[in-house]
Amino acid sequence: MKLEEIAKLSGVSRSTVSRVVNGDPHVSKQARARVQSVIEETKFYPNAAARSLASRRTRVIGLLIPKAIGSVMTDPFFLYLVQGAVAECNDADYLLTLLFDHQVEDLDNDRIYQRIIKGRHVDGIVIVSSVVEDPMVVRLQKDGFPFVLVGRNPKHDVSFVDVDNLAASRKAVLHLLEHGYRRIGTIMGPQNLIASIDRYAGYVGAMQEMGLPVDKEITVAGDFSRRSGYRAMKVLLSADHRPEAVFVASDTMASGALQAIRDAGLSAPQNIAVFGFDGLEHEQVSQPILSTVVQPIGALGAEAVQVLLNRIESPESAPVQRYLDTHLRLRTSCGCDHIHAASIRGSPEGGETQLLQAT
Amino acid sequence: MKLEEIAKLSGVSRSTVSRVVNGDPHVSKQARARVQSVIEETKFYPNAAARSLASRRTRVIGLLIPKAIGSVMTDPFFLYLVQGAVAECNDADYLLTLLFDHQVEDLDNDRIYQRIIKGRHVDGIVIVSSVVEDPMVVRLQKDGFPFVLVGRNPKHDVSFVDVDNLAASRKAVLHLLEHGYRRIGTIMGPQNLIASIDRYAGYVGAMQEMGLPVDKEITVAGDFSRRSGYRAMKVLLSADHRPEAVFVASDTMASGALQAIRDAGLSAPQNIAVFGFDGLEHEQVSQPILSTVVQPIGALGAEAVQVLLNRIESPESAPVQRYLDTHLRLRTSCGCDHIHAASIRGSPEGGETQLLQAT
DNA sequence: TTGTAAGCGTTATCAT
DNA sequence: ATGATAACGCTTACAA
Repeated sequence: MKLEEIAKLSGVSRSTVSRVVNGDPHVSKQARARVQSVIEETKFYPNAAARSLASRRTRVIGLLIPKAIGSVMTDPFFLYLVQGAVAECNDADYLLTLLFDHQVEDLDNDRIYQRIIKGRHVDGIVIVSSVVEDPMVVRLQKDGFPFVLVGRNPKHDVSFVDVDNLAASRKAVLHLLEHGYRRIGTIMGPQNLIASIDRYAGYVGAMQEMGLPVDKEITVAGDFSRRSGYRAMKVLLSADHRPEAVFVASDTMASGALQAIRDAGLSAPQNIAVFGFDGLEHEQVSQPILSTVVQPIGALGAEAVQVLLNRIESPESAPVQRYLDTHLRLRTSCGCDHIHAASIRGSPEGGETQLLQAT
Repeated sequence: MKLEEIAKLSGVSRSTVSRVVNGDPHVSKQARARVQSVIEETKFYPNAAARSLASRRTRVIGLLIPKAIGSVMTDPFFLYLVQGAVAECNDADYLLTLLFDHQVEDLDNDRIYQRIIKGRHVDGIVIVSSVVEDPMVVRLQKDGFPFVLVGRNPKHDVSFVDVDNLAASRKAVLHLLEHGYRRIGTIMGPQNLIASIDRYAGYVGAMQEMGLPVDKEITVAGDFSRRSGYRAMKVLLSADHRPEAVFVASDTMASGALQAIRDAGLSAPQNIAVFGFDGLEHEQVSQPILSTVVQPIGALGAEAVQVLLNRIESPESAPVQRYLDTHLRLRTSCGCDHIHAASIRGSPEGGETQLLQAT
């Protein structure tokens, strides 16, 4: 079934059918009605390839997962991000296709790149989790291909959406400091990710503002996996002088960290307080409930798509850089007695706002 | 840059260039060499839309994640499956695009379906985790569109790749029985998934073979999430007569279950043995190490793609149904002293083979 | 082995 | 508002 036949059946020209299909307003009520009913009956649907060829638009965008963060893909963070992006795509009548930077060798990477980008399989791409040095970014920019990063990239003047990781982390650590903890350690994310670097900088900033030392002995890097959080916490617990509190760069790692604490026969926050980052509510499995920096993950995905769609419309426009808000969710793992705080203020989230403003 | 220009630059016709690009052997050495060098220089890459339009092939296949198992997407199982599928696609020079059954309403679902399938965005699709009643399956079959399921579907005569969930689960439970446990409970997966049903059937089968009762009080359903495993185990632990061992339908749920055991001040396998399903090695975080049914997840993804590609070649061929092997990985959570067993036999996996054959 | 020419199913540009 | 008609960039008989 093709346009031509629909045209014949409804007694109009191909062009008119095309107009109806594409929602062009310059069609008479009658013509539109007739064409639409024929389309319904015949269950016609326009051929994507022909459309793309003629319009030079695929209406497909890619979501690129750098293989550098392969392990991260099991992080629920990723799922929420994808879901946000997909929802936004649906609204815009775009398709979202997941691209894996399968980069076995550079050559292979190249083949994929050529195929997808040069072959015009997609109109633009969203790159998840920008790393410090990303050859893909350089290349896309050189080729003038529309793209947007989830996560800022200070080295290039490109479009991105992000949260202020530094400020958010600083607030989280300041909160721990308000609790009276002085010896605070941190479990960082992979050091090639800008988000990790920023979160660490926020931690360092808060400590220094209070005139406290940053002790390398209680600074450990993980890779955002639960296992790495577990191992990192083991290291921290065996430090000569164990930290009173730990700021962890992701909830998933914090989950592993909490388990390490339990396994050591200790408990949070009594023996050691823990603060996470992400705000993955559904993944909470048991006590203590994790206090964490909440970032709007789904919204990040959706915004990234929006920005990308704009860039596709006007490729020459200046890069867009957008920051979304975060807030602290104070529960039990940092030492806050959430139930208590909530009952005082009448709303479960009340305490958090107060404290947030105080920092 | 298009075919035409390459043709001009290398002094041949468009057809010859096309032949070179597509690896057609009917091209002289010289012509091929010349064309290839021009392609290199100009960094030409054929336009995907034009190609699809002319060849009626997109060289893209879709991987459909039913929204019914949305939560499952954070399960590492899923990542490994996707990775296997992507690798296979790369080899075949196909692209893999992730499709989300965003089905807010049926209408919406329909729009996506039309767009992707009827619009010929993909040549075929792999459907992950078949559910008992899947309207998508019925529809694809009716439309004669190539597809393959990951997970058997007894209600329709369709192509699929799977493991023998029933037999594998039966073996796992028989192993628990060999340990001497008699009161064995189970944490099932979602009951609309065929894999869950089969695994439960395997559990029931093993129990009945030994003349043991299946007590509903120690049979709890989860949803494959870690949290659900945690909650399910809490229920089991509070049963009037607590089980001595539990067969859990996924490693991720088993991880939650182990945590529930620890939180209750108990430990596995001393107070209660646990057996998982999947074989997610990298996700192991602490003691006890989970004993589990290992299924070749990546291979399932790769096989599914292979089968699909065959069906795309010959759509009229009879459905292909392929089963991959599983085996038990015996560690500490079921009561096996793995270290000991390994040192006796000289290889870490030795004990497992022995025991597997014994069952 | 190579070239010619006819599509592939749309969109887009003009007239009308 | 509608309809011809020319692209869009490639594949694929068929002819040579």
